[in-house]
Amino acid sequence: MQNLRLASKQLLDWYAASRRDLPWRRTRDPWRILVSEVMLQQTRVAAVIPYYERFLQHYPEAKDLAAAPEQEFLALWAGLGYYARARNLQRAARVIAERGEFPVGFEEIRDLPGVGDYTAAAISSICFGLPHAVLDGNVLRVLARAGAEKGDIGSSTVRVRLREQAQRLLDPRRPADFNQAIMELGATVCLPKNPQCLLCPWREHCAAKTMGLEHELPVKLSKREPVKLAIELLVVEKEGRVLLRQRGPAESRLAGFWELPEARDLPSAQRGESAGTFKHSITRHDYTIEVYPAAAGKAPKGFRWFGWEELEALPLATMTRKALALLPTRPSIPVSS
DNA sequence: AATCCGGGGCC
DNA sequence: GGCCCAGGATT
Repeated sequence: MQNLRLASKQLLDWYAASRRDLPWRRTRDPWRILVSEVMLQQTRVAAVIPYYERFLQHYPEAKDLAAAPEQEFLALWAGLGYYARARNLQRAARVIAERGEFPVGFEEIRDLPGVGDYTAAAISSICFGLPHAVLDGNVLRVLARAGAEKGDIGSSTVRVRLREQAQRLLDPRRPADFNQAIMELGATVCLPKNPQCLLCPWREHCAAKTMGLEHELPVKLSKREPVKLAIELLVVEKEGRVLLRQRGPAESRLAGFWELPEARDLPSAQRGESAGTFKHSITRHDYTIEVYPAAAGKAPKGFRWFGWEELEALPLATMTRKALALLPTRPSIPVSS
């Protein structure tokens, strides 16, 4: 990659011809871009689109989310994962609403809760034309291949190198297009497993391609053993209602979400015959879940009865949605809302 | 620097 | 069935 100017232009030309029409590419409203970028953190475009549309229908401006009850926006986020993002987004919305306007500089944007280096660079370039290069999973992969970087892209030294390269490549006159172009290249052409090199605007000067290393790079180390766990969930019914417990606000995951009780939490419940099993993975935990219909006397502390029609407006853990979907005679609860 | 946080789609 | 995704916060 000798001629950075040429490479940058080739990328921008390719992007102009190949860019996907995505909902957040039809606006430069920083609030909408913030919502999209937070949802896109570690989450694929296809998964985000329906959530993005629905979320912004409810909260078209920062002040709308700022005033929303937690259970309401969590229910709108349920199924998307990484729920701390939603809480941080509300905190950010409150900062913005209180200021009266969206912060304009990179540092001020970076200071918003839930906004790190990537998101601050994305917003400041896309909405305000500031020349900050983004460094996400796509950019790491594209640049590691283009420069035949053989170090682990998880290591900080390699990331610093690639960040500098991204910043050198960035066309300061068109930071918004450049950032989106290089991410688009990673998302649609420079794929992790089967890079589509024939379609790549950088095919002529990609070092990995030249060396025949496009399938070996980037190098990504450090994977850890998944933990296998078995869980027994109870569907306790009484007079057409089901028993749920709410996770505490201080719990590390799924705080504030409602879920079915585990058998070990209700030792006194009378259990029926198993309704079936399913698997569910969260981060490094692989659960095998067996579901039992059950009956119990009264709701223990921390539990509440819910009518089936109430569940839709509730932040329900996906594991609970899957378990409820297993039951034959129930009104269907959408597994992926 | 390491670890945790969800969930799903794709090869 | 493993891998990866428009990462960030916490320790």
